[in-house]
Amino acid sequence: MATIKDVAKEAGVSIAAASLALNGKGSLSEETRAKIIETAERLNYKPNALAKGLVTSNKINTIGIIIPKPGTEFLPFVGMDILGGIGEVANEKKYNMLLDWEEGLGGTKVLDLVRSGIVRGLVFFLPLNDVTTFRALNDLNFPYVLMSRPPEGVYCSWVDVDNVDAAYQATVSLIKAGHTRISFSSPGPIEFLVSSDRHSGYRQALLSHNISYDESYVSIGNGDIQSGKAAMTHFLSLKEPPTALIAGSNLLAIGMLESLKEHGLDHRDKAIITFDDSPLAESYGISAIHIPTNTIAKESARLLIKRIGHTRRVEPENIVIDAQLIVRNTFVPVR
Amino acid sequence: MATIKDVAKEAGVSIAAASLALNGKGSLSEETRAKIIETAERLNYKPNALAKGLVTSNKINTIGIIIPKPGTEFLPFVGMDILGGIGEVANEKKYNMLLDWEEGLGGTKVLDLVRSGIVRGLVFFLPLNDVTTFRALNDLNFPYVLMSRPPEGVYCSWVDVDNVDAAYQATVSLIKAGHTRISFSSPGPIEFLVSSDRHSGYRQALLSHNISYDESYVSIGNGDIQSGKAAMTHFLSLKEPPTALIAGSNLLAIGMLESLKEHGLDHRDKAIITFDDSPLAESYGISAIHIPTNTIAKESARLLIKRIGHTRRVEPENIVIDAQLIVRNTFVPVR
DNA sequence: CTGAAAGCGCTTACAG
DNA sequence: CTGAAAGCGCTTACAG
Repeated sequence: MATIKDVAKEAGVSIAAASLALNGKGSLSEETRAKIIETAERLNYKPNALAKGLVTSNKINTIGIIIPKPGTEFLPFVGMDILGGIGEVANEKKYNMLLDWEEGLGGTKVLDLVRSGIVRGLVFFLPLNDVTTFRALNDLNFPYVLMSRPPEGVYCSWVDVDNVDAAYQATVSLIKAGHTRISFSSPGPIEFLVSSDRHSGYRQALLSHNISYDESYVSIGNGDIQSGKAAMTHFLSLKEPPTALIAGSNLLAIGMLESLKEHGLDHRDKAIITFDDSPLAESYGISAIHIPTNTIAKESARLLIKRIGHTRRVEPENIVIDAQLIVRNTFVPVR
Repeated sequence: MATIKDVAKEAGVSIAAASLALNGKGSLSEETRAKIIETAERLNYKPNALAKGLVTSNKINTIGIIIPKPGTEFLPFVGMDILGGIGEVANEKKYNMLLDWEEGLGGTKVLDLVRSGIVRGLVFFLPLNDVTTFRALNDLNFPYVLMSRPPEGVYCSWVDVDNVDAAYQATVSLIKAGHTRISFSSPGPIEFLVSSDRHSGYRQALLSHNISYDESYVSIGNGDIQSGKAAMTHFLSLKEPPTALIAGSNLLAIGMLESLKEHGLDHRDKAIITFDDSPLAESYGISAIHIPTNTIAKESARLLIKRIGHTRRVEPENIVIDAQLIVRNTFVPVR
């Protein structure tokens, strides 16, 4: 394969001139520059990225994408959506995408990758909750962006959806449809950040519409179908059951629907909105809060590349993206 | 970050000695070697992959994975499955994974990637039917493997499922269950390689069990739900309708099921087997031929890495993987 | 058993 | 406006 030496020789100039011309730098005569570029194209010359990277930043123009190991979580749709989003930005900015994941807890693959000089920055999806890795990256002043809020004690750049607002919007839409008895089911302890934000948005919506917050309308489970059934059974047993339900996960919502059926009711009897939108929610026709993963991915990539461009240490930045309510046939105005 | 120079100085040896020790080459005293390795660990030394790559193969230990642009085809599940499979092998062999796709027809990103020296080999999934790219790779003697049969006129290594055998097995299983009137619906012209192989397996199974091949039991559509309905309606109108049906796509099978319902029948009345297995087939409970994408991915990666190891030109290799019939509630013995 | 030197392909001050 | 030289971090013959 042609090297810059070949191009220089063929064009009858020095290697330095060739380099300058091909990078659009220095002050060469238009004539020489044109000749060099023409020669490079004719020889199918493409600069060796390794040599270039070695001499400039000591790194190659690559962003590393760290995801959970495929098959360990339910993320195929989200996963491809994210890769597509990051790829779009990466292509535009002439970066390559390197894909990787830790094999287990406490793995050092991410740090090894950084030390080896292959990547100029990292985007993390569903971070390993391994705070050490992030701390080490901070110490190295190495650019990275999380596609979610960071774990406790980590100060860094991130892009995430506004969960408070999402829950607020969902609740308000139910209130506007005439509901006043609205339940909230969390797939895990309210203390978890995501749940806590959503719960808070739910509560704010109620209060700002003068609806009193009622603990019996809040259920906490573990996010599976069984939990959804249990929640619905509990709510139906109340003297004044909720007329609308917010489910913290798709499986919760599906469990609720099934429980409705078992009680001789169906989706026309209760309004249900679920986090998050997914093909599952879609196929069940459940109204859902759509998390724009593709947008989050793109913004993360843009933010990362911007940070890579900075030579000095800069303060972390955060971007909050709006979620969007998708109304399907489980959204019923109160009768 | 520590370089080999730092390690050498700290350990009080020459750079060459350090390199030798860290790569387990040369003949150093056990003592020196141990001291060097200990020092490297203490300094968190990790060789700069670019410098190493530049001086050895002119390339970095990375395999490129070329997929269709995310979002353009229905492949999230398959896509993540493949990335997981390739990643498993890559990790094991200490290779990085670079992900990329062409933006449009006639793109040159793949070739540019190769010329830039970032990847040592490529795995293609659903190849762009851009024969030029493969020809160019062949000219460069650059290692690559297709995760499917190659397009006409391309001589290369590939890993794929045995479609003839898959259709044969599916048909035989129906025959063994007592069916003799078995239909075959193709999602596209029989001339297409995949369809042709499957049709051929179907036909062979019939013949080898002394069932005559009947053209009226074969339908050709375009693979969507509408086609499935049309096929079923046609088959039901026959004087002797088939008792078992092989559908060339999930949507075809779903269309068939819906048509059955419209005719007042259901899945207990006809045996249906579809290509390929997918969450869609699973959620509809349709018996399906499972294509082991994960295995194909792993075998492709292994084959590629093996080829990367060869310095001389070697003949392409092909690996054929068996498919597997998954029996669900649309598989009914004839009554 | 170990060190000095050349070189991988590039870029970038520095002279002229 | 252009060329000679140094250097990025590593490996690998080649001397000693």
